[in-house]
Amino acid sequence: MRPTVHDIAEAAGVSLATVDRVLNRRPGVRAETRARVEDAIGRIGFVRDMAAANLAKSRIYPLVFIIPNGDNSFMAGLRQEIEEAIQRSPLERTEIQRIDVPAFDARALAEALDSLLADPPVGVAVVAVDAPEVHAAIGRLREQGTVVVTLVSDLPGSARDHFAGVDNIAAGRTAGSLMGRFLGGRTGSVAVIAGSMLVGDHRDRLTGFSERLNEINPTLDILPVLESQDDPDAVYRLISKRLAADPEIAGIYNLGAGNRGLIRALTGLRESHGRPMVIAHELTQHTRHALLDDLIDAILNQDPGHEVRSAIRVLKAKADGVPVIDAQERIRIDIFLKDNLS
Amino acid sequence: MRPTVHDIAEAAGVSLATVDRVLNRRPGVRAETRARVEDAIGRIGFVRDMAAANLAKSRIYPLVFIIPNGDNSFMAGLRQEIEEAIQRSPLERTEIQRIDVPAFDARALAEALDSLLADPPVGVAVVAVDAPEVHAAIGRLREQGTVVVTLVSDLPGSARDHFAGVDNIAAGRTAGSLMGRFLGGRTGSVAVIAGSMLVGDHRDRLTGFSERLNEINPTLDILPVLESQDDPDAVYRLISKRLAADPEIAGIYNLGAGNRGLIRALTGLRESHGRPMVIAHELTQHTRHALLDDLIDAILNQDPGHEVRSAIRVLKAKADGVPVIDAQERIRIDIFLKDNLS
DNA sequence: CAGATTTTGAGGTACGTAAATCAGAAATTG
DNA sequence: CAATTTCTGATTTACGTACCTCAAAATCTG
Repeated sequence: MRPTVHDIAEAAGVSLATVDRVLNRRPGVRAETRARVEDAIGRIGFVRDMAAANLAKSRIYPLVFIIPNGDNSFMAGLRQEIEEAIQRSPLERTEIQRIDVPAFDARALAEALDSLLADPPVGVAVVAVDAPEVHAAIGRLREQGTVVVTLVSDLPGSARDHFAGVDNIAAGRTAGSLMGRFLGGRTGSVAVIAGSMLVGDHRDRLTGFSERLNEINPTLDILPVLESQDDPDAVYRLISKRLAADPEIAGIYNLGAGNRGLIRALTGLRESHGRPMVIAHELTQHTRHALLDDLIDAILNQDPGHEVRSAIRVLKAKADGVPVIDAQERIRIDIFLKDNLS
Repeated sequence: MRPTVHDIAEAAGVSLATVDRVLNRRPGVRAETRARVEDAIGRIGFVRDMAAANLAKSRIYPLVFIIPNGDNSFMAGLRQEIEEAIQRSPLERTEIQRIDVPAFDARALAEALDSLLADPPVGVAVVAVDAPEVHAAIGRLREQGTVVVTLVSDLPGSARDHFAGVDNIAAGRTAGSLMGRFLGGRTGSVAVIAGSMLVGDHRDRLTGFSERLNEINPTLDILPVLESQDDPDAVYRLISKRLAADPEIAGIYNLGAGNRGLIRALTGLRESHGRPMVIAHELTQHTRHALLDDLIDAILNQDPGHEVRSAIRVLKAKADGVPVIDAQERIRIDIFLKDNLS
């Protein structure tokens, strides 16, 4: 049988109350006694039964997720995962609230963050927008004692406790690697579409992509970035125009959202002549079909389910002052071809 | 506040004892009363607090993992993950025992399985070897009421309850896809190394690889499979010989273990002329370095940590008669390039 | 060394569920 | 309708931890 608090008490020759004081960092224990108890804990290998502890505490963790309300599939997937986490709430002793804010709107986001100050939750997960007012709002929450993690989109240099998302420079490099290798020694130009160059993630992806592609095949010509605001229709217009201007385009990399527009543009192309190599981000029902239909060659993905669950784990751990196992919380960059669609 | 058993009792107008009888499928409840209680459960949205339930039951799940004792890095990684699960045991109410058996030895494996019959654990996870005696031994365990999941290597057609591993045909197809695309329109021959064609997984990978590579580039010539018994030295010898015989070889696919031998053979090659395209399985410290050193182009991976944790979840769930969420337990085929090493 | 203060002990209740006992009510049987 | 069987209620204990109170002991102060 695994040791309990009673065993600690016996091993240390103290009472249960003292053990409890030590375990829960309550005052009123001499340093010497504390050491004796801690020694006993180590000796008999006691591990607190979190289930029982949570039961006794009937602790719940009020958490808030703030995400942009754009209608792109990735955010829809993220929203879905948050909803599922809300369903699981009673089992995980969390109480999760989801707040939607307009996309790319730093002001609205900062206001949403500040609205939490009145009744601050234990933790907040937020899809960050890179702006001073957001920095400041996060700082205010942190000062209140609220744990803040950025989700999907980071805010380096801010007071956030953790980032639950991928390394976007590495993601860009991975895309560049695939593009370079898939195109082999071919020459020609490569089109790149982003949501907005004002978003840190998108800048990072572009940086990584350009660097890596240039390493592998310097003869490829990376065209100036097209900005879509993550709007499928804009993606469609921009890509169609580009393809019309240069039908011999060798590759397309969409590092932002709006893949539906990309797919639409490619579908039209298909019948006429061979299509360019296409790499995009985020596995959704649309990109999944496009992969299977040979309209897209590779999809880079970050699993929103992992991100949400990781964010929750980290928020709870940091709230309890428990260390986070970084390796476990690292979000991977998944590569999907039509053959390994999970 | 979330509803408790007391709330069910009140809502259904019955006593706590009756609710308990219904919840835990104990006899002595009229169908009509049972229905009333179940209706109330649904109506008020009761979800059993598993933490409290386990606490009350003080249930522990005795589990056994049986794995081959080969010294290749993948199995070492698997062993490591099992050890970590053993460390976590007290927290997860499991009691895990690890049994090592000689690799590729059906007789020894069957004996190990049969040895459990005396004091059968709740669940067994086993890296299967495809042989009639293993089928039979698994059947006997199942009849005893023990849950059996195959790990890494499946035994289709046997009585196992679940398989915690990847779809190896899809893994082979993914490798074929990458090889075909990375080689572009090039012609030449592709060498394939396997551990043993007697192992189902390896046969599956070869099937998928050949199919897919042939679809993409039929001019590539897939050479007859080399069998290494997953021994690094054998891999080194076989590959070196093959490379000496045909220095113009376009690609190498190692679908088995023994990557250390492959890497050694490639290191020698490096200085002389360009090396072939290389794809292998399982991310280990060796293959990781080889990726970073540009000795290997892509690694397909199955995460042993995921497999072990999934196996434990499934064993516990099946032991409790709780349904398993298949989507959650699907083990992905990860693709790693040097750029997305997690 | 008296008095104040800090430290420790003993014991209880609570969390939500499981599991048991025993008595009483209802339904079924002959 | 009495005897039996089946079903249901009321109550209790237990799981391991948290947290509270009150009293007793030890230590520190001047």
